[in-house]
Amino acid sequence: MTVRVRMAPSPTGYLHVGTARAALYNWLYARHTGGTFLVRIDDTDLERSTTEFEDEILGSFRWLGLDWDEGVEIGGPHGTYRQSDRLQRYAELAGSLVESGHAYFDDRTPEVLEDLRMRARQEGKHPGHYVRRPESEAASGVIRLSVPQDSVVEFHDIIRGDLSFAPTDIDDFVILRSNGSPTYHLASTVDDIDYEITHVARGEDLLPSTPKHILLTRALGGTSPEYAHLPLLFGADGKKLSKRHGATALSEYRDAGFLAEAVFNYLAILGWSPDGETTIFSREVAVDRFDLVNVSRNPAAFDPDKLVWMNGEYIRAMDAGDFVERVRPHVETSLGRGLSDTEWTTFEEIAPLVQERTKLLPEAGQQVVFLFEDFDTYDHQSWEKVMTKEGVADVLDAGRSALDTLGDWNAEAIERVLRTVPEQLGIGAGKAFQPLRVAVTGSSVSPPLFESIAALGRVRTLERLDRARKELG
RNA sequence: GGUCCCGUCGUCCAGAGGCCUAGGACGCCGGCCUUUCAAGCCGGAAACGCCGGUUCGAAUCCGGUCGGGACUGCCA
Repeated sequence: MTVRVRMAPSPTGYLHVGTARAALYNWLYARHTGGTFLVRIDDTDLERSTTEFEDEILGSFRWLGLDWDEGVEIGGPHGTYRQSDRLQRYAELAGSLVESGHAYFDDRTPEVLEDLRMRARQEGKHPGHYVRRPESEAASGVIRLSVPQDSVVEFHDIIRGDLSFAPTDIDDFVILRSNGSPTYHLASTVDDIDYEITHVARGEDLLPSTPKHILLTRALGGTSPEYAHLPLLFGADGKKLSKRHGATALSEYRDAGFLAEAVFNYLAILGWSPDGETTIFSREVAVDRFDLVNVSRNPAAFDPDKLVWMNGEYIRAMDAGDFVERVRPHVETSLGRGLSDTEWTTFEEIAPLVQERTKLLPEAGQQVVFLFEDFDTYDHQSWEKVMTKEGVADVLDAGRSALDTLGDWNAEAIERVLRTVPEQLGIGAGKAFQPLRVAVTGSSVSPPLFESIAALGRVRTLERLDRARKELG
């Protein structure tokens, strides 16, 4: 049997990282088994679904490198399809379920139903207890599945093992709304049958719905796929991952300067690992080793710190050419303009030193702007910490005169003459270099000093030394 | 409340009866390196929720208990 999985996002919002991880696991499973990975758009909530969100979600999948397979009896854009294009199919099947006695019309109002649920609760019964068995046979309203009460629903979950649900705990759920549109349960189940989905890997929040889908599948005469319920994602505080914990949209991570490879790796490690030792691994290794049975049963806390660390690992592993290309837009954003050819060359030269200390792409841009533009003000904290000390003026003077007459303007030569400053003044190296750093770069945190000065050029360096000297008074 | 799921360092993952005085990673602490910040290197603190049972032997199996979570919609 060839594996066929699907990811079915609802275009009612951006792509949530939890959904992204579920998509990733489906993709990994498909690629690992040589199966097929489909994307379908679950837009049965006509009110809230938009094509903008649909584009955003598909764009995020692409960014993560989750390519989906096309041409599998589906015709929508990008090889995906929308459930909203199949409304008639769902309505017809709901109708046939009524005819075959598996479902029935229910025209009671939501208020009436709410009363019935409350009554059941008060009597300690399942909330759906009185909802079942409608009093009328009116041919309008919603259609509910008539849940057979005679047998326990049992199934094997790939991740959680054998599970069973008592029929008395499954209410007669709505499959077709009064406006004729299908609910998630119907549309999803019908599509999984129609598209011959073999494995459904989805969030654990849908575990309680699974017996409903199995019952529906039976009523429709189909074969149920195998299920794998993935652990949920939580924030650092153990609560469900939400806006409170920071970014929850995958696109926000892309925009913040995370690399797709790092996010891919991090999402993969959140609930699974290739072994007990490996944390950083390639897409290929993940595909090679991944299996749903090895996915953790525990909910996982999303740890932004670890993601940032991992991103730094990936940035350092990039080759220099890639790095400068990827950082260029961020430099230009920080600068507010494009880079000239000579500036680009300067940037390329110093980039390797910046790369080592970059965890997020935009940081790299901020680290080098001092090379291309005079800063308006010094970093306040840096100034207070470094420039208000005794002897700073002497350091600047000594540094200036050492540099002023220097012949070869390169990092080695600059280091050689600048090393004489602390000797001359009888102070430690740090005491000498920090003031020079603040004067030249505007901050006490910067790329290495000598290389920075070399990249800045003589004229600008001397200008900045003079400027700082003036500021000191 | 009911049904179901889950329970190893603060966090993620490893461990599928003896290899566990529980391993790796992030974070944290200390040190080295050092012109800053990073990176790198070395070292450290840090966990099997609890109680019973099975067994020669349990983190691993069973029961209970406690704790956390999901679901309980004409949302998915």
